[in-house]
Amino acid sequence: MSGINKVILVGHLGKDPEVRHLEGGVTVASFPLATSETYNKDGKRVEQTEWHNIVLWRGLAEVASKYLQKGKLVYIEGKLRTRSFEDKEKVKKYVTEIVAENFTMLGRKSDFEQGPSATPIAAPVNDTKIEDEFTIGPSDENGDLPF
Amino acid sequence: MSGINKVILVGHLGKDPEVRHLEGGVTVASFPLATSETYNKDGKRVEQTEWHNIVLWRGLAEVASKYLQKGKLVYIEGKLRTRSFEDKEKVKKYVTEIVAENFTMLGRKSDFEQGPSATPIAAPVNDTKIEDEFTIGPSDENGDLPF
Amino acid sequence: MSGINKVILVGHLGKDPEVRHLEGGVTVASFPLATSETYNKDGKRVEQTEWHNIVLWRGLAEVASKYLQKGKLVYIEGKLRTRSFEDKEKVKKYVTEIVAENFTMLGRKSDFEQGPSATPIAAPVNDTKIEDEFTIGPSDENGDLPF
Amino acid sequence: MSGINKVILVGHLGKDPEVRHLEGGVTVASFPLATSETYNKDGKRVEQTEWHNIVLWRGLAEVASKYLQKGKLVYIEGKLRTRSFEDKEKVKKYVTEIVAENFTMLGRKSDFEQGPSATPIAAPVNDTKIEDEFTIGPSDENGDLPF
DNA sequence: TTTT
DNA sequence: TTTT
Repeated sequence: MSGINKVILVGHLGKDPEVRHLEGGVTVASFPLATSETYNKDGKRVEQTEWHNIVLWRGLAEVASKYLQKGKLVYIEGKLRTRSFEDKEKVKKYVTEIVAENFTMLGRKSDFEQGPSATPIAAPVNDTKIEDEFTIGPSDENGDLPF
Repeated sequence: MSGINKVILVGHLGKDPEVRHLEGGVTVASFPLATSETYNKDGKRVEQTEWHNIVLWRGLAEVASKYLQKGKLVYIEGKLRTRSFEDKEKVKKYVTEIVAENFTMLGRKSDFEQGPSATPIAAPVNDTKIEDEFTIGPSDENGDLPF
Repeated sequence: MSGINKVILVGHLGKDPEVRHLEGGVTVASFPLATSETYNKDGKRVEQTEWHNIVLWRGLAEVASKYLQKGKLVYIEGKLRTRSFEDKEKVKKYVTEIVAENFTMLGRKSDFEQGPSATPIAAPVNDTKIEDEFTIGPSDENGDLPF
Repeated sequence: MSGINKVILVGHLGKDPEVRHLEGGVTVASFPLATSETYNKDGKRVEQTEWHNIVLWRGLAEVASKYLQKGKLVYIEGKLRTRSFEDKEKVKKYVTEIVAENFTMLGRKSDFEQGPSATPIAAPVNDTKIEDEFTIGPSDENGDLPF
């Protein structure tokens, strides 16, 4: 009871979001996010990258699929969730994901433009902080998504 | 580069911290932490508990082993780290942990007392917010800990 | 553009929430919250308390007025906002507040019970994490509240 | 006792850091930071900017004065502190500041370069997440700084 | 006083 | 698999 489960990340997308439409019309998006830190080891600069599995549901998934692409810098707030699933060999495995609750695009204006011609996108997304206003029930979340 | 990887948890310890002393005198402590949330599903109150693997290093591990016990309510701040290891059957597995950077004990005064006689512990720990002032190198962190 | 303004507090209410109903039916609640930290100064334990002005709007204000009382331990998430106002002598003053976005009650079960007889309250509030699902426009927030 | 007082900001510096050296060799730096959010009001895009007073002590102040400049995008973590001081007319006033505990520079590579010729700076600061490893006593913090 |  |  009465717990807090909060994750705050700033990092770059490793891939474009992968969007899936579940039965019932529910949209799910997911992508890997890299957060790197650098430190000194014996006088040499070492970079260590951590990869996070980001999952977004419903309205947030729709917006993410529209505005987030591989390489973009993004602030993500969400919660940790560890799921079990069976792999192809029927072995039970666990994966820990960050279920996003909102996100904000960071970075330069050029980062909010798309394509080779750098044409500004139609919608104003410069401050895409989207609150996930949908109630996310476990029935949705526990679906056997083959991520 | 330039990423943020931050986790904030408030929850109860599922077990007493398990302390290990690595070669080189490095101390590591770990314990499971539960964060629960309740929500309404079809008019019924449902509680969903998430379990987190908490890992603490060096000085922070020492303090944790001293003051944290099963059942205690604690605020933990740290970062996500996913590690791979081989299980007994030599199968490669992954586990995501929260490497604690500091913690604060929450809850009632009685929670800061130990044992059946409820004698106050010697040190004043009512506000144990400990900053991990040690530099945690990856050489330590990547050690093959058999958690 | 593209900023993050987030505050996370765990502390005790200094007073019961003060509730006000603005013209238009909008509810606002406010209370002082204390966060204390202790540290060693010349071998002596010193406690330093910081007081925060918490403001809650609409639905969140209603729930707060119902479940939060002086002395309760609470987790609050919100954003910083500095407001100017004129005091009785028409001097312009500034005050910085935390506009709450959600809160969770922490602490013992007995903390969720009310009154001298400690009768449990009707609604299950053990895990009152309330998302402020209302759109808070500046027209509301900039109202000249005589806090 | 046992509180949490945490602020997380991502925003742009409104001015270059102002550095001061106190008696005793303690360095303090301060600057205003803007966090903006945009929202829709009657179909029109409105931007609302919040200004924060950031204060950094000792080692963190030194690094900030070296690497942060007006306009830079930065992630800042710290705590709230409200101070009282007397203005020129001997009127007691209050100001709320964010005492930084660490920061990370965000944004493009060009943001980590200085001057009109865009020559890269000498030190590797791409991932300047600096932990304030100094113990910040209130004796320092309560100094009557004429910010 | 920043940025888009 | 990102970014610098």
